[in-house]
Amino acid sequence: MKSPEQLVLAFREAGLKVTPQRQLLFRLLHDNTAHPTAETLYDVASREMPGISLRTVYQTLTDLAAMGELQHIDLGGAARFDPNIDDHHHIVCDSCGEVRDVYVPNADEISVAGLAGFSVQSARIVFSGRCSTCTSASDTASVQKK
Amino acid sequence: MKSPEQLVLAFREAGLKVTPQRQLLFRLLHDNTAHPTAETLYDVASREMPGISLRTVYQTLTDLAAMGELQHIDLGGAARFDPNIDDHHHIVCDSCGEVRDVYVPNADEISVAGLAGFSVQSARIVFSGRCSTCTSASDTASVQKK
DNA sequence: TGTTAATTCGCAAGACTTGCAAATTGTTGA
DNA sequence: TCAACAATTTGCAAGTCTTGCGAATTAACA
Repeated sequence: MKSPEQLVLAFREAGLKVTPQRQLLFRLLHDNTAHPTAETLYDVASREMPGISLRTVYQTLTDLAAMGELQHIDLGGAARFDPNIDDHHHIVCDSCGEVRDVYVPNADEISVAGLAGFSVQSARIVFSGRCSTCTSASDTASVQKK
Repeated sequence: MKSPEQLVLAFREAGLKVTPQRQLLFRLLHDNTAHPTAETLYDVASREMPGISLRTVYQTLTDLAAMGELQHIDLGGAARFDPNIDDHHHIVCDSCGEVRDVYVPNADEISVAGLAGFSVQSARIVFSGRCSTCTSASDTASVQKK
């Protein structure tokens, strides 16, 4: 995703207004690797700007995604948003729900059987497993479910 | 998925009742490669058994999935159910929404970068593309969106 | 500074799924 | 075959996540 400053320009260039709410979200998303949900962003944004509405968060997220600056990720449950728009994939911790970006070399070369007539355009891979925190935690204590 | 007859036995063995509703669903799901949603199954089932409730369809689908006889697939939107419980993946037609099973040899050997400390347990791959029908259809006419 | 179109915001509503409770029914053992 | 009991079916309410809508507000540009 572009930097907050670049996004300001990009939005104006696209005929979109640059509001304080949007600028705040630009900042909150910048370098954000947490794969937040709209609700999560709303909570964080609210601390800095009480009164901002969840509706606006959704709106801006949608705008950013439409501009290709943000990736909309569906892993079941609430949608997550990823400012990393490189060609990458995700791994989800079965235990705590953490999501991390992973890179799969030659993902577009994965061989497939069973698609007579189907032309493949892209692939989305979601790995499941245990993050390091949960792996060590499960040795000693119980782990919370997402 | 087991055959309807085998499912009858499996359900009783698990202490679950074999009702007409369930038997109907067993049949509707058997060899079903359409990846239906609960709603779709409900519609079809309703023709044969007016009065069956959507709630019961969800219930039975959940039971079957819990027994490992059915795969619950989340591709965004309504959940889809797949009686094919082999280790396989899916491809979705961007145009008509059709879902087809695909097999990915050595899917568990896909190399991944960026998961320090994360232990991978499984991978779910969803391909996107165009089915043969939509590919040829787009030559002549417009195509409907899902 | 005024004009105008875009945005914000709150609420309603839509899509999908699950919880709940009352009535019903499959199953088992006598 | 029948009674007893637990599982199931149903309809409805409610929950989660997201979007539509309209009135009031505001950024952007001349």
